[in-house]
Amino acid sequence: MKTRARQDRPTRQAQILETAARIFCEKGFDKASMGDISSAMGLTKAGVYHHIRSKEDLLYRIMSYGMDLFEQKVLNRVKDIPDPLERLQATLKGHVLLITRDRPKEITVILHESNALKGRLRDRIDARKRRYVKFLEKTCRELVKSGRARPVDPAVAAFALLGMINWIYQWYRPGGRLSDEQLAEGLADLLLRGFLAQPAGA
Amino acid sequence: MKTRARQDRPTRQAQILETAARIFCEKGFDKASMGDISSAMGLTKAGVYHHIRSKEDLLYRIMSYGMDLFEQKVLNRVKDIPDPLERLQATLKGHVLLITRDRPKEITVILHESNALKGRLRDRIDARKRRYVKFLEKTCRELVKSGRARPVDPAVAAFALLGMINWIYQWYRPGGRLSDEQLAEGLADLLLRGFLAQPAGA
DNA sequence: CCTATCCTACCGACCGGTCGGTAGGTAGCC
DNA sequence: GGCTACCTACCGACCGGTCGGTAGGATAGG
Repeated sequence: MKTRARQDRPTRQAQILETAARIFCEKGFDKASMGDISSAMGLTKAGVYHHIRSKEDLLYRIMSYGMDLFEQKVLNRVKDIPDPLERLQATLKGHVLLITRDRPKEITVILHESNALKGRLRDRIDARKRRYVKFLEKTCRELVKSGRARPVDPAVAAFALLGMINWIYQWYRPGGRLSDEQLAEGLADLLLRGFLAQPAGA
Repeated sequence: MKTRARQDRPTRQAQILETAARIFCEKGFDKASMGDISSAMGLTKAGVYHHIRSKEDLLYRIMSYGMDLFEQKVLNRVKDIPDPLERLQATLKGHVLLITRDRPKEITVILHESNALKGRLRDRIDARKRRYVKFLEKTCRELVKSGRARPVDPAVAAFALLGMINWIYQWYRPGGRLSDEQLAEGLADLLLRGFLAQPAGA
């Protein structure tokens, strides 16, 4: 029956996706072998290849799932907020908390192995990334136009924000001195209000 | 004579370092083979191995040279500036311009292949990176203490700055709409004064 | 209830190819 | 003669991927 097949097969597929994401994340795509993945699941290499097409296709599907996660948990929840300032704040906070709290291995893979994919598969991931950049730039532009932000170049603001966030996984460790909330608030505060004190006499 | 050896050998050594840095940068450390490097120089693999100890040692020396470059062209020129605000601004501008103008391949390798090194060699690179982070944190702390900056966590400020800068090479292309000067100024302005307009009545 | 048929999931063995690295020889300069 | 700089030829390990085969469960006919 179809319902049976939909209960069994996707389970194995999801297991492979999850295990591979973990191992790609730990060792890097190139250094991780298909043997590493199969033996981590208690299967043989051929057993894994029964479920997937190729190592590259496996990587693509991990990244694609990572983009699904991001869009579902961040982008789709904020993209229709009408006020650009509220929208920017919600995006920043949602994105930071996704990285610090959920820590999806798939997103780390996206950030670290973006060059491992070639051709069409890479184009498809890149297009989804670019969609997010355009969204950020549009939001920044609206915010400037509304007069509530200084005339900062929207591309510079968008990439500054992206850089801050995409760097987090390189240094932030949960359970440290900073909580994820503090980090999200701190970064939003820094980006929006800046580091310097307002000159008192202005 | 030693002076001879220091004139001839380092030349070949430097050629290898430079070629390897370029190829590691283009293809990534794992995907770049020693054969790629040797044939790019018109040598055989064994010819290259006459000059170096191992592929990993080669990577270490590239990264080490990248850190030399950074420290010589940025850190050492700003570390003794007494005023913390001037020091931070000079650091930010110097670091950004090093990335956008000089674009040293060795620095890209440092950012992209930091996990490829293991053990002692990795520790040595990490220690030099950490020295820079500590310098940034100290500068931020002094700036807060001087009263000219709002009480932002120095670690958050330091990593936000690092993230913004280390992300640049992923998207910035010289000759585009933004000049390197504009980018350096824009990022410094954004970090220090923030995105939002000052509320007029405050 | 039994048997023949089919299918999914999987395994052991193997392939062509590439990798980092090396042993041993040679050509030319001091 | 000795040293540096290189080359030819090669090694063992490992890679991504495939192939023939099979255990075991579902299905259908009798």
